[in-house]
Amino acid sequence: MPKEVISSSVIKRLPRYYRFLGELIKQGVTRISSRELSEKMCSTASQIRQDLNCFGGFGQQGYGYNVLELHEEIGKILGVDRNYKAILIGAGNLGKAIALHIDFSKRGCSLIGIFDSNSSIWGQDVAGIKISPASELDSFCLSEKPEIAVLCIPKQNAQQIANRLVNLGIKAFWNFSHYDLRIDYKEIVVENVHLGDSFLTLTYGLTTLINKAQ
Amino acid sequence: MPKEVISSSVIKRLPRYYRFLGELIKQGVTRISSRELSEKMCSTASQIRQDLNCFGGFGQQGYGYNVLELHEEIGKILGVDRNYKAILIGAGNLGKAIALHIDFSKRGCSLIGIFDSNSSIWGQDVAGIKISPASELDSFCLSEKPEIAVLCIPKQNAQQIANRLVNLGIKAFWNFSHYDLRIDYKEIVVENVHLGDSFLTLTYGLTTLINKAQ
DNA sequence: TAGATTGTTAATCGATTAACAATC
DNA sequence: TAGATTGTTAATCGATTAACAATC
Repeated sequence: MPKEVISSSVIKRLPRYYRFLGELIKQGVTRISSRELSEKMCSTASQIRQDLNCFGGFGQQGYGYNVLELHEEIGKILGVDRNYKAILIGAGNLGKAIALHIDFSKRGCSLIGIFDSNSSIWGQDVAGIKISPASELDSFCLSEKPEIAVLCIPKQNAQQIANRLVNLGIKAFWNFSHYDLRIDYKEIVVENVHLGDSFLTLTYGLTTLINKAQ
Repeated sequence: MPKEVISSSVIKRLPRYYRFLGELIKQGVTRISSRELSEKMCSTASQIRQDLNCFGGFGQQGYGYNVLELHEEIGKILGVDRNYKAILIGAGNLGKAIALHIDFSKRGCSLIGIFDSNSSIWGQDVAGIKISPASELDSFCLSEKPEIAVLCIPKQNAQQIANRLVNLGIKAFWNFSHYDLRIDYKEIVVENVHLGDSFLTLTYGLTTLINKAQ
């Protein structure tokens, strides 16, 4: 009985299920019960069954889950069988690293363009793509119609560029700028990544640890 | 009435408060009420007051919060007034980008060493630090005593290197390898960053959007 | 069939929101 | 003092866990 709206708690766990199931496939595991999977993932069997049943009954009573089948089903839910087109804006250190480090093709997406306003790096090759002037964004988007934009730009420019990209048809933003992107247009998806915040979560833990030890 | 243990929901919001308060300081704002702050952050006044009161009463009835003071208090809680020492393991694209992109000094930390097993990049300068052979890790840690390790290494090596680092006195891991680090030793803090998972959360949203539109 | 394990409902737990007395 | 806004308790909401009938 698939639900209408899925809570973000569940959604954030899906990629992790997908990752672990991928590992199990590599290891040659063909079936797994929710209990076994929960032990590997430091989760609970109940939670896994609840999560999966948001999308449908992928298991079989008395047997468990077929690993290959479940992996594929979750992949479909996440959209890795799509062929989205992504562009990357801002080819500084982080932008280049993302372009080279993330295997977009494994995740239902092709990176088809990289843009920067800094003329000194135009033409440079990153992940097989030449860095283009930001001024070419409009014509590129109008002809290639990418759905996803990866933003690796300074926070001052983020909101302005994002608004421009929405008008060019971008539907999803993976935002690495140190700015909480807010899109007032509906029907736009935003994933803000704050690496600095993540680091501070770590130092909080460390600080707490040290305070406790004293 | 500060609490003993703070829920991770609260902790994960602290860096965001810290960031927004930093922005307010830049803008010259000296005081703010929980209601005003909640509007800027797309949060609720109740949640902000609850969160802050986990750590103490930083506000004043009838007045609100002193922005500078609150920023500093949250900074202390997060540990930005400390002087932690961090090392980075794995100076590939992502490792280099993290070294260059994250302002560790703003976050109570100095990056003091970069290590890689690839001899062809030894001696290269990244963020003012020369890349050292991974074989020098032991002697370096024993003399410099860093507390934090940033792992930008392939997943196959992650667990092994992490265990080694724990024995060398590392207390906190910022882990970018595509692997869920599990430390069996107690009193070790781990922050796993899964950029691939974050991207899949985005494609989930996009896929749902497109399915709905049809 | 008997055993195992799911799908699903019910119970519990925790987090968020609302309300208000305390107080600046 | 009166108005504003906190700190904190109570109410609500949602997420997780437990339990178990359904069923492979």
